[in-house]
Formats: sequence, structure tokens, C-alpha cells
Amino acid sequence: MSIQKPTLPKGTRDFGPKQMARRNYILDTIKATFKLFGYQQLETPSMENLSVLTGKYGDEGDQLLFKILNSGDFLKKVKTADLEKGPSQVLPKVAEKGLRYDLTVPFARYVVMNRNELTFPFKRFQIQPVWRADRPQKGRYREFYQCDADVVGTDSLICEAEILLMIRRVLAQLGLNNYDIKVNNRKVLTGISEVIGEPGKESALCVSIDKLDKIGWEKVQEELQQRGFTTDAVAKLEPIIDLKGNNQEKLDFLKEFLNSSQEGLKGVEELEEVLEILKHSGEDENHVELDVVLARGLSYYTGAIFEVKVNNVSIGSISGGGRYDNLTGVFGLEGVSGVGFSFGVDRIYDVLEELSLFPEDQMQSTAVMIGYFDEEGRNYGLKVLNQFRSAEVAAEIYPDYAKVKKQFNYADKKQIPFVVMIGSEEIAQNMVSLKNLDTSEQKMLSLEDAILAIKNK
RNA sequence: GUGGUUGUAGCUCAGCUGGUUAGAGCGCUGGUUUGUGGCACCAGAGGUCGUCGGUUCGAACCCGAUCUUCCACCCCA
Repeated sequence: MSIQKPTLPKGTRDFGPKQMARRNYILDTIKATFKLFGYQQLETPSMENLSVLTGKYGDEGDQLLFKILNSGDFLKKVKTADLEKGPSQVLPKVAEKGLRYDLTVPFARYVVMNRNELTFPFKRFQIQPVWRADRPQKGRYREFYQCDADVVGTDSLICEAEILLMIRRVLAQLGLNNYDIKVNNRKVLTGISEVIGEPGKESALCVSIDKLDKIGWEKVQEELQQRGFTTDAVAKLEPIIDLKGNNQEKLDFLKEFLNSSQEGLKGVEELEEVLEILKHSGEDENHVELDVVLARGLSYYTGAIFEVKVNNVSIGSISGGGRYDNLTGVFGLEGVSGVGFSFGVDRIYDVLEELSLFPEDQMQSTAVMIGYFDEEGRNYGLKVLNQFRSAEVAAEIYPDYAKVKKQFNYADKKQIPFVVMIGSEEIAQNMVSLKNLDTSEQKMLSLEDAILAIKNK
């Protein structure tokens, strides 16, 4: 029997103490903001029935779902005829559960199942891992956390405006300044496809236009024509691609451009109102940038669309969201409109790391370590330890009899700012020796004074 | 899912066209210092060269498969 090296599944990671401290720094910031805006926390199971998950994310999404093999004899329902028909025939017979792919669909399921207990509009936030059988890349994992906040049961555009405010608040607290919240509206995209004479093709339109930054206008034109857009339609698109100016200028242009599309004008109106609400709140439009070619999540977004890009970093978007008019419809509850967005914690982490924006002192968990020379010191130290903790000072005692050097080394490595040493002298005088590891200052103090010194640091 | 790329000590990496006992820096352990960490000096431990198979007298190096890493496409947080 050979010893095997332990490994991690592709695209998953451990989070050590340092990473956890940093992750919690991000998570706590986000959570506090969600709460401040009146959202309540929800958690749902890691696994859902496959019937809940499949068909909600498109064919691509279904492929990326992790399925859970049935327990026991998972082959018992499979017949040889099924095997010949291929995986799609076998899958439902060997797996009936899957890992959640996002937080929005489980949320919709929850809303439908609890519709009679919930008070609408219902504002919830949810911070949990999701799983995708994607091919990992930088900033792209198979297990990652999403931080969703959604409101269901209202069409009010106040929700959209509040999303902008929450994003700005969180990113400001994390020290991020150089970023854009790109905003668009699905109805504008619909309008554009109507105006250029290709109604109903906004999905194809957007998939191509979305690549504008990456491959350039020329290549996008080619791709559009491959997708069956007329040269006339592509030409009409030109002014949209070239659109520049501030938000109001862009909106003014759109009003003109989309003049013949009722739907398109509705979208412009909604965008204007969101900005209007910001104004009434006494807020400016900083970081908010109308991006007419922003297109994401089109399979379910029907109104506003958001995406947050941090500038000058290698990571893609760190947050995104939008409004969906009929999220719960697939589960039999019609007419519930919702709007929400999500922070990608793992990506925010990578961005903060790339920009060195993590504060220095997140690692400090223990405020003081107690060291000693012998059994007598250890016993005295245990009493001191307890008193530190009673005084709400995070304290630990070195567990083994060891050389003083080793004890100090431990404190140093763990970045514990203070060490209390207990020897015969301290015991005799009923005092403690408190050493500040930053300044190397050491003083003989009463326990009360030591507690004060630590707390006042 | 398609195409490419990577893997040598805990970490970052050397290792020539295949040739004995695979190296460095950092880290780790111990010592110089039995009431004091960081610095310095000295010593030491630590490697199935990702894994399995093949070619060869001989493989870290060549070939195949597989896993992993990163990248592009697709899509996405």
C-alpha cells in the first residue's frame, strides 16, 4: 500500500488563516452594507433537485452543472437500452440532485415555496458558495462565493438606484476608487435591434457587440454578418458603437435614435429615472457610466443591467446584476418582478491583492501571549490568562514547556503584539512582565495596568 | 466542451546535446545565547523529479497516457 499525495479537485482552493482574515474583511464589508440597506440574510442548501436547476441557465449552463450521483445502487434504474441512447438518457436515472450553480435560482425557488409567509417586497441577501464545472482560469474557479442581494415584488426603480449606492459604498470601504459601474437596459438593446431592422435579434446582437473591447469593431461587423445581420443593419449600428459623452448626452442621443421604438424609449426613460433617483438622494453620478453595448445575462434580464469593472487590473468584472421580470414564473408564480446583483468575492480578493489594498493588520487575532519558565509559572500564567480573557483581551498561553526563545518565536511568527512572561519574580510581586514586541519595551506591571496597556495600544 | 501551456525540497526556481551520490535562495529544526523574538554566524533535516507506462546499457531530460496549473475560444463572478 503506497502513500498517496493528497490533492484538491480542479478549480478548488483551501483558505488558510491569512486568506480567511482577508476574505472576512471583504465579506464583513459587504454584509454590513446589505444590512444597512434593509436586506435580510437567507441560506439555501448546497444541493438542489436537478429539476430545479436544469433548463434555467441555457444549454451551456446545464453542461456546467455538477450532478450528484444517487446514493446506493445508482445504476438500478438504468437499462441497457438507455445506455445506447447516450448520456442524456442515462443522466436523469443516475442523478436527481445537483450542486447549486448560482444563488438566484435557489432564491426564486425559495420565494415560490414560501410565498404565503413572505412580506413583499422581499429584500434578501445571500452569501454562499456556488459550483460550476467550468475550466478554471485566473479569477475563475469551480467553487466560488457569490454575494447576492435581490428585491422581489416591486418594479420600483429605487431598487436599481440603491444597487448603485451599495456598490459604491462597498467598493469605497474596500479602498477601490478606479472603477466603473456600467449600466444599461435590456429594453434599449431591444430597441436598437428594432431600429436597425433586425427585431428580436438582440441576443445575437449583444453576444457580438460584447466583444467590441476585445476584438474591435471590424471583427464584430464580420461576426454580425455571419449571424445573418444585413449590411444595412450593421451600418445603422455605427453611431451606437461610436457613442461618446456623459450619461445625459448619451441618453439624449438614444431618445433620438430610438425614436421609432416604443420599447427602446421605455428603456431610456427607466435609465433616466434611476439617475433622477440618485439626484433626489443627494448623490452624484460618480462611477456610473451608461454603456449602451453592455449586454449580459440576457436569458433572463428584462430591464436594468449592471456590471462593475475595476480599471487597470487583469480580472474581469467583480460584480453584476439586473432586473428580471418573471424570475419565479418557471416555478409557477407569475408576475413577481425582481432586481438584484452579486459581488464576486473571489475576484474582489484577487483585485485587492493585485492593487495591494488589503490593510496590514487583519492577521492580529491574539493580543497577548503568556510565556513561562516552569510549572509554577505555568500555573500562575493560567490564572493570568483567564483574567485577560475576562477582560475581553484575546489571549493565549504557550502550551508546552519550552525555551524562552521558542516561545517568543511563536509570538513573533503569529504577529502577537504583546508577550507576558511569568517567572519567580513576577509571582513573588504578584505582577506580570509585559513586553511590546514592536518596540521591545518591557515593563513590570500589575495585571490591571497590563490590560490597560494592551487595550490602549 | 475545443486548442495550447505548466509540473524538480514547505515556497521561488537552477539543472547543458540523456551519463555516477539532483542544486541554490528563502523557510524549517538545532546550536552560538538554560530570563527574552526579529539580526548575524555555524550545523542539520527535508526530493517516489506530478502519476502510470514505454524507448534506452542508462531518463528530471526522449515518447505515450493521465492528473494538475496557467492561457485563448465558448461562457461567466
